[in-house]
Amino acid sequence: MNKLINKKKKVQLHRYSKEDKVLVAVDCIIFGFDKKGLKILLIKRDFEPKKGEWSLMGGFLKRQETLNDAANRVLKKLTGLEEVYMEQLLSYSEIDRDPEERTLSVAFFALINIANYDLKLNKENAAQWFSLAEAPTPIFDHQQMINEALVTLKRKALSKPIGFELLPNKFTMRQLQNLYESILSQKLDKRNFISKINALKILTRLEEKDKSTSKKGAYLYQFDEEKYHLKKEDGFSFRI
Amino acid sequence: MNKLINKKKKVQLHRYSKEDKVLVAVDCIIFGFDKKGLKILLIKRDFEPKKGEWSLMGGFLKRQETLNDAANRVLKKLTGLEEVYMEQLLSYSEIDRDPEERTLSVAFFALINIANYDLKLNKENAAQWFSLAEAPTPIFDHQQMINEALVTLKRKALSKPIGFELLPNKFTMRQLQNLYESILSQKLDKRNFISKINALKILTRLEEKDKSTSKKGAYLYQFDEEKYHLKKEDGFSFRI
DNA sequence: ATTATAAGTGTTAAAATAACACATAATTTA
DNA sequence: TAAATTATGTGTTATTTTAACACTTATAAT
Repeated sequence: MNKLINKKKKVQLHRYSKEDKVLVAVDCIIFGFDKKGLKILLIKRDFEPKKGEWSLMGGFLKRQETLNDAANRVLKKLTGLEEVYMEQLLSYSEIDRDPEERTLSVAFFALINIANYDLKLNKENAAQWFSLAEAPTPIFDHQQMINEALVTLKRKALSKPIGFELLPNKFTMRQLQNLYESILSQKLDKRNFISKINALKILTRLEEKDKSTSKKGAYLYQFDEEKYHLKKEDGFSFRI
Repeated sequence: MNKLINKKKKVQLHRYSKEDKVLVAVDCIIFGFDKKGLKILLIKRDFEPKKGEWSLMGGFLKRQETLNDAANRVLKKLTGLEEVYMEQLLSYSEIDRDPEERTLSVAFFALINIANYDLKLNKENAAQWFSLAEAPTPIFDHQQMINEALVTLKRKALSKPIGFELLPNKFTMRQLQNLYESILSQKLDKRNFISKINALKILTRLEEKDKSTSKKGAYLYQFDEEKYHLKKEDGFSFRI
């Protein structure tokens, strides 16, 4: 009888107790954009296994945080940035993907305005921006994560105004076009691109000009979030 | 000295040992399609917590299986089916999403040909097909999973030939159109739909007719996987 | 004053999409 | 056996969207 009660109590307190638990990590694919194109941020790993090799920025999920919390924590540690655009991607679960121990990893992608990124953190974290073509092959299944993140980035950038996350608050049409060309890996026609963007009516043209790349100067634009949300409520959908 | 060696050894064997581990589950959003439209399969839960309430079919990830393995195992248990179209969706990680214990759940969606589904399993598993409008509200965050799966289903069905997974091997144009109308929740023009499908040139029209819904009879078609793959290699992309 | 450079701007042809209606085959009913 | 019923099958046209394409302008540098 005593035994029975004990057993019952145990079952109620730990109904899932015979199930396996695993380590869960998050890995962030951090995209940035500058004059030379789309970049990703990798860190040189400072612990075993694979110490000294390039890796996505990652960390383990703690018992008292959600995956989003964990990804934001990791991102803040590396970039100092908070409230960054971030989105969950797929989870990776091959048994031996981390040779040290069975670890499930949930990939996230983040879009940051590279100008806000504090370069002094590069030294602290042994981090470095790489253009996609020149990036070294990272550890584990991180290359696969990056490849799949790129597919998602292309798709999303065409259907949501997330590209602006990668640009400074004020930008020229040419910068925006370069960004899209970089994300899509294809040249776009200048006139067609501009008419398409203008047709969306979600940018504000400022009087201010950017003279950094031309003598004539190019108008600066801003993404008008309010306009966008109003239009969206009205059934409008962003599409490039 | 002895201590030091011990410590070092411990660190090497369990480098991640101070990290938290969590229970990981998979939950399957199982879509089917019949004359009355798109359906999902829910089960009446036979254990606590939330015993007796409706739920997605799920199970815990075991130490020696990948997420895909786990999802396939769960799906086979419920439907008897193997080699079903399945795709990983997002992971859900709110701390208290399962009141019993902190559990991270990875959602999957599966598309099955409802005719292959053995109805006797309904009794065994206390499972039931529900049209989307009539489905009861399931436990935990399962409704959110279903909603997000539906968004993905809509998107994917427009850009990949996954709709055929929901149909019998031979189907009529009307069935295909009903399927798409059901997935997209909108009426489509019959003539435009058929010309669009025909333009893809990935179906074979059989001589056989289906007379179950008309006196005249309707031609049966088959999805030609080989044709599709050849075209795809040629740069063709499916789009409805 | 000339040159050099990136910015800014519209038109037109082609392709894709959306709107639309009647004849046909075969069973059922009168 | 003629008429009615019902889902199938089929093309054309207007509209919208996309793609292709080239010259002028403003300004700094020479």
